[in-house]
Amino acid sequence: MKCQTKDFGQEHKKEMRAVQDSMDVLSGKWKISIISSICFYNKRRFSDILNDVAGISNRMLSKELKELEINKLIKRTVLDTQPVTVQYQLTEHGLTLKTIIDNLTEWGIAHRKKIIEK
Amino acid sequence: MKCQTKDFGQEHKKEMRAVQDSMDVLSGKWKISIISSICFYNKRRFSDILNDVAGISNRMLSKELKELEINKLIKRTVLDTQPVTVQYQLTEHGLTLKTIIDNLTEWGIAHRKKIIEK
DNA sequence: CAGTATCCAAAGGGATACTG
DNA sequence: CAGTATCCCTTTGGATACTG
Repeated sequence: MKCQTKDFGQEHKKEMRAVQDSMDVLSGKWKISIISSICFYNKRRFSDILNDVAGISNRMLSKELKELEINKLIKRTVLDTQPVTVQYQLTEHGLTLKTIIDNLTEWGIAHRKKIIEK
Repeated sequence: MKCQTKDFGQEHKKEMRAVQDSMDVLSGKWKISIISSICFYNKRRFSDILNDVAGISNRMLSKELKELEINKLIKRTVLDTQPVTVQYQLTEHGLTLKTIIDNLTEWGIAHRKKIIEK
């Protein structure tokens, strides 16, 4: 089931479909970063995420959060404060992305080193 | 350094930057799938990748392969056959994405189950 | 604070045809 | 086979202003 195993083509087709299923939900310029922000802080408000994710606009953040909620990766809680604050958290299902986030964090650090050294 | 640790904000900012560094190179509708195709088969030709990645056009594949090559994740080899064939492989640096690909494969399978069961 | 609405520019990306 | 070129529609997304 791992990368670079040498079996018949059928197994690889399943793997390709699996990766593409993941990307259907996660692809896009912002989604992984948004999930990471919520994941790192555990709970996070709209304006906080807006600050964490470099370059995103409120319009895009709003759209992406909605999609992530539809896909059951995050849950949205309106807090009864004045003015209203809204808290985003990963669902149990969303939390299963933790390993991937951590790997992407490590890889990002390594990649930056690689780019700088050249 | 892990997700959900509770330290001061500075550490999380570094993590956010690292994730975003990764996404600068990997985001887009096709990149991860292309890398996966090459990774699963170790060596892969243009037309093979075109077949593996559901829905991609030759125009897009060409563009994305170029970017991945610029970012030193894949290398391109022209084979002296008639007609010409071209082989793509992951570079050493590209191979460090293996863990992430494998995780995305597993997650994709789990995610599909999750979606179907509801 | 947490969004939504509108307008508009730029990038993405499909279809088709063509080349070495 | 492995791309490139062109045309043109679609999606993305910034700027700005507004609402409960």
